[in-house]
Amino acid sequence: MRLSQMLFVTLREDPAEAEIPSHKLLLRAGYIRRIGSGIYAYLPLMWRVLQKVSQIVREEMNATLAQECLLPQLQPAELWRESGRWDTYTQAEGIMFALKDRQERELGLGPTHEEVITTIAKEMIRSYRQLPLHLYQIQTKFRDEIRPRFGLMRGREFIMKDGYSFHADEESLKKTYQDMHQAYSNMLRRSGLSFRAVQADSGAIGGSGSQEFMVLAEAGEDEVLYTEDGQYAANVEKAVSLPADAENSIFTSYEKRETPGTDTIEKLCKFLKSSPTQVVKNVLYQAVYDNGMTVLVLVIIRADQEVNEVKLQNELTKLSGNYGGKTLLFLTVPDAEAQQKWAAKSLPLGYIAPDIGDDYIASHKQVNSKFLRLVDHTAVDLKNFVTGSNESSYHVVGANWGEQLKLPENVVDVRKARPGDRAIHNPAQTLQSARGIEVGHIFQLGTKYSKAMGATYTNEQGEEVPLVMGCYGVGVSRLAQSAVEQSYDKDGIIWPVAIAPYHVIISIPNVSDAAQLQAAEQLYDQLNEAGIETLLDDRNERAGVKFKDADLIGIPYRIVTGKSLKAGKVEVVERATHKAQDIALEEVVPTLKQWIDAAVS
RNA sequence: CGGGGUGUAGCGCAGCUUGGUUUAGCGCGUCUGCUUUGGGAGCAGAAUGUCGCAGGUUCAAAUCCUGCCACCCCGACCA
Repeated sequence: MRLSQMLFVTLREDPAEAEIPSHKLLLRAGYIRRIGSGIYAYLPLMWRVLQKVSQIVREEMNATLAQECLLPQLQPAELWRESGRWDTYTQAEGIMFALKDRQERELGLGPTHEEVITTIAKEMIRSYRQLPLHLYQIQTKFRDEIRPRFGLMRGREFIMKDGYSFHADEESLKKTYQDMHQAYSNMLRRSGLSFRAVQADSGAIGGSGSQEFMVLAEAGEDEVLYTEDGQYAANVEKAVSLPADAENSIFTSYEKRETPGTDTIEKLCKFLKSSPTQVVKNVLYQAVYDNGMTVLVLVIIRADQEVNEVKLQNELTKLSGNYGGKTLLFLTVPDAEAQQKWAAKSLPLGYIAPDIGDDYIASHKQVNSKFLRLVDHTAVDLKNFVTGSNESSYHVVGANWGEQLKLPENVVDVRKARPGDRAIHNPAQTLQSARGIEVGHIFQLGTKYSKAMGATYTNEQGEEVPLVMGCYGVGVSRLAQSAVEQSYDKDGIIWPVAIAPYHVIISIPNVSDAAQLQAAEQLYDQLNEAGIETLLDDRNERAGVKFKDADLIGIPYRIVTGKSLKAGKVEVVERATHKAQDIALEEVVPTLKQWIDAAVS
């Protein structure tokens, strides 16, 4: 491609809309253009990058014998009602763009494709002989994100590879899951990314095991906790660890004490000169289930620990049935306004005890009349601890479960693991923290969707049983941007060779010099013939402009047909290092070919 | 949705507090000509704006008031 004929517009200044380096650079270098919030045009250079990434993804998927297909983006609401996700996807998270057609039929713009694929499986898979089966597609997904961010990192329209596998049993699922783990590792390695596979929460997708593939970068939205020995890595949402040991209580007998102005743990501990590990805090949450039922949840946890809201949500979702709901819609810490809606009298905020009376909850059809009390493991073994008294300005000290306070029945793990905590597999290891960009996520779904939608097959025994499923996603456009986030310098993007839009750019310092022009044209033809993707900067610009642009757009190798031409040589510069060397004209193609092959393999 | 912020030329910004001196300006980019030609050149000239939108106040509004819209940042969501 000749730059003189290309839509090529670079910016000298950072666009005001961009915050993180990769977003600024993609805009400045003319790869993308914002059309609306979370909606971007992929311009020609970007599209080539996305094609490269897609191709790597495709090759790795095909190597596992997965089959490519293309599913509809316009999806009938009834499919989503069947799986039970229409409400959660259009109401709670509200992530699906929902619309009506001229017949008033409800449709959704596909945020994911479990429903469509399960329908196909239901209709087409009859026998165990057809299993296992793995279908995937690469296409645009639509999600009405609560907050689109950082360009392609979190768009409302983005390119994703999603794959769905069907199995006769868990064992077969695990095999494919392992294959996917390998395929995903290959994709990211081939794309030139530094990454880590971590244990993950399955979230709204559901199912049992899942792992995320995190591209390590400071701008990442996720926190990863891992150990140096490489034995453990998990998303902070999912991570488990051993908490620090509790200190011995300084109190020996039960007593109610006046503790004025101690509505935070910090103030309380200072006042009592007690360690927060000897304090039980009681955190109030408000859960709303899909049947409209509100449940007040009291989380009882050691005061030096924090509540992991993802774990809490999972616990509450498990309990949905107790309240007549199917799923949890909202989980919030009720503010003063929210409290007014159900509180029978004003709450002793900051002084709540584990046994706070259910008479604080006014009688209301849509509000459960009792607190749901969940006690975290960290609070269970404490002796002579400090906690609230249900009376403002008073706490109790020296309290014990089974004596002054009854230990609630629901003992759970809702504690947030933190960097510095000891690891469970080996307490000598401590958790380290890193930021990551989630570019891939693989799930063992099990029979969640197949059961809900009646997707069954006939097994060897002639019984009709639900299909066992897995699903596997890669954010193709996100992956491309995270490559930039991981690889740039003050001059611009440094694309990994495997996903660069072009391998080589030939910069002609002076287009009015016939010798330079002729040498460049000849090299351009030779490189293209050799299958090396080449840009020719034949614009009538000064050399400095061309060098700046070449660096900005991040093409791995730059050829300059300049001074050394007299000696029958051109200068070849590696973008990543700016290392330059003169190479004889006839050696250029074989040399570059070798470099590129080495970089891509 | 809650909190914070911004909308002025393709991009980055000033002007707004204290309405009139602005036929609305600066830098970059764009166009024309000449010179220059190895790290975003110089000189000369030129074009480009519903000042986010709609009302209102006023003799007079980019500037003051009201409403709306869009976008960005912090939190819940996720590939």
